[in-house]
Amino acid sequence: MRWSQLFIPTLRDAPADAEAASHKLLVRGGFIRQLHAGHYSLLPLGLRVHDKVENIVRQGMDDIGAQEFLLPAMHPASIWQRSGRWDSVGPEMFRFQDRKEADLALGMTHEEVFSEIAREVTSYKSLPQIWYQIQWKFRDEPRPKSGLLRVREFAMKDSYSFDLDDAGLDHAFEIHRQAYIRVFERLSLNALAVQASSGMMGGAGSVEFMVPSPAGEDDIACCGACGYAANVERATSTLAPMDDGGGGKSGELERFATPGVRTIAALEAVEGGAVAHRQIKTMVMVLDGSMTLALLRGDHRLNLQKLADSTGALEIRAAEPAETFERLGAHPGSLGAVGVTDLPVLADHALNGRRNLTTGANEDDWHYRGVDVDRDICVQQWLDLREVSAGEPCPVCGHPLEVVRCIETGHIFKLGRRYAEAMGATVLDADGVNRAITMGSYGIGIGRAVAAVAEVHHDDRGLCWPMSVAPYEVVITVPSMRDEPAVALAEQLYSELREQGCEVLLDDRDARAGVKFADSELIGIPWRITAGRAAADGEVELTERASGETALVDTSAVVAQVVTAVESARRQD
RNA sequence: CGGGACGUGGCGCAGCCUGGUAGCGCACCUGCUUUGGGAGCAGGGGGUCGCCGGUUCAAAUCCGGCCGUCCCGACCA
Repeated sequence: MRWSQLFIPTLRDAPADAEAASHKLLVRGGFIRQLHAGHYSLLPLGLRVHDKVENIVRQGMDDIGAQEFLLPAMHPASIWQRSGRWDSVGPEMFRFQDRKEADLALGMTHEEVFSEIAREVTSYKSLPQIWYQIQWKFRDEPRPKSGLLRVREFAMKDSYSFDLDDAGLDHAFEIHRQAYIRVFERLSLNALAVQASSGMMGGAGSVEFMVPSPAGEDDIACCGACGYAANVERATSTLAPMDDGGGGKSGELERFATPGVRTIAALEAVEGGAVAHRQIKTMVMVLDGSMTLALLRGDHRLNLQKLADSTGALEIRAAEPAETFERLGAHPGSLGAVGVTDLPVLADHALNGRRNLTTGANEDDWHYRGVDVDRDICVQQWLDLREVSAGEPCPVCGHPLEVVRCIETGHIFKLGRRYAEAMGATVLDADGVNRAITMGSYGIGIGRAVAAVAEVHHDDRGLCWPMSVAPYEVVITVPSMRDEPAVALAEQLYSELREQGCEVLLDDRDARAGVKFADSELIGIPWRITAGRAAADGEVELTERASGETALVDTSAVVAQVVTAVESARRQD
């Protein structure tokens, strides 16, 4: 294409409120424009990248024998009511009514609709099946942010596997896992497959694909020695045993005055206090409307997703200080579970068997010491509630864990039979017995993957697209449109490269050289041919965007060289 | 939803405190010069100052309400 005829509105300045590199550069490069919060228009350049990502994902699915569908984006409430999710997913689903006042929703995922179709699969002989689509999802995110990274309307590849038994599901899950690894490799994304929480999808297990980036919103814990990796919502670590003193015997429970002490740190510092790991942290949480105490070691942090997963609670919030005071008689900073029997008490495993600890006494300015957890606290359930921290030993091999900020670009779930049972998707097995199909569901966010590539592949001049997703493979820059031999040469190279199947952009704008160079670097085309002052001598410059390396190449050889570079990048795909 | 910030041509901003003709840079149009790293000069076009209401002779500016956007926290591909 000729740049002079394209709509590529590049900007010298990024929008003031953009923070993430991908957000700034995709806007500056003329790839996207915001319509409103969480909704972006894809401009021609942006759509080309988006299409390329889509096609790589599509090939990944086709390679494992998946079949492409296209389902409605708008759903009747009835199918969501049948699965039970009309009530359970909450305000994240866009809901509205049609003129007949029938309830409708915009699809945020498609387990229900695919299960509905799967009711027509009636024999085990038709299994397994893998079905997918690439289609728009709508989620009323509480907080859209960072350009394409977190939006309310986005293209997602979602696939669904249907199997007779768990072994079949395990296989479908595994081939998806491998397909995803391959897809992210082709996108030049270093995605780590990590154990994850299943969240609203439910089910037996899930793996997330995480691209390390400071623009991400998730933390994963990973081990450099054995490869253990898990979202901090799931990750565990091995803790050293604690010596609680007293020769293994419990001391007396003793109440003592702690005027003004409101934090773990303050209690560490005060006379007669205790180091953080000898304290009990008491978190007052409201789980689906009912107040609950969550207990952790003083130096540990509560992970809310762990609390949600282990209790099945849908809505979790911290209690307001006023509510806390009303129920427990003290404000945060003086709370404890000693003697509490009228509220559920959940405790983290790290407190199991501990003695001689210090905790709040449920009266402002008073604490207890000598607390023996087994003796003094009525623990209803022992759970894994704490979030791991960097440096703690890997639960598998003991090597210190790293915590890495990541972008979640894919997530795969073993759903089991829940949806098939709810939707009535059953088959007859070899014995003529009706059995619910077992399902998996698998997602990749296309726009988020585009943003993730931009996050990982850019420099201070702009984007550096990998060949596999670049909007064009080569740009031919003519520094001066008055240089007739150069223009003629550029035109010739342009048509030759197109004949060779390259996606070429010819910068034929009547603009200054500096503008053209800066724009070509901003939009990140992998190779640039500069047809300029050396044209008269039969030479052009060939510049690789990512490395910045430039070579003078004979005019007669440049097409072959570029074609080779493009094809070799395509092959590595 | 809780906390913070902001809303002025396409983008980036000033003006607001102390009310009185809406301004700057980039971008855009015309002309001349320039021509391999975001050119110079001259001329020009474009703004309901987020919306509604109030105070006032007079509101971008002061007051109230609403809407929107962004950032930090609780959610997800």
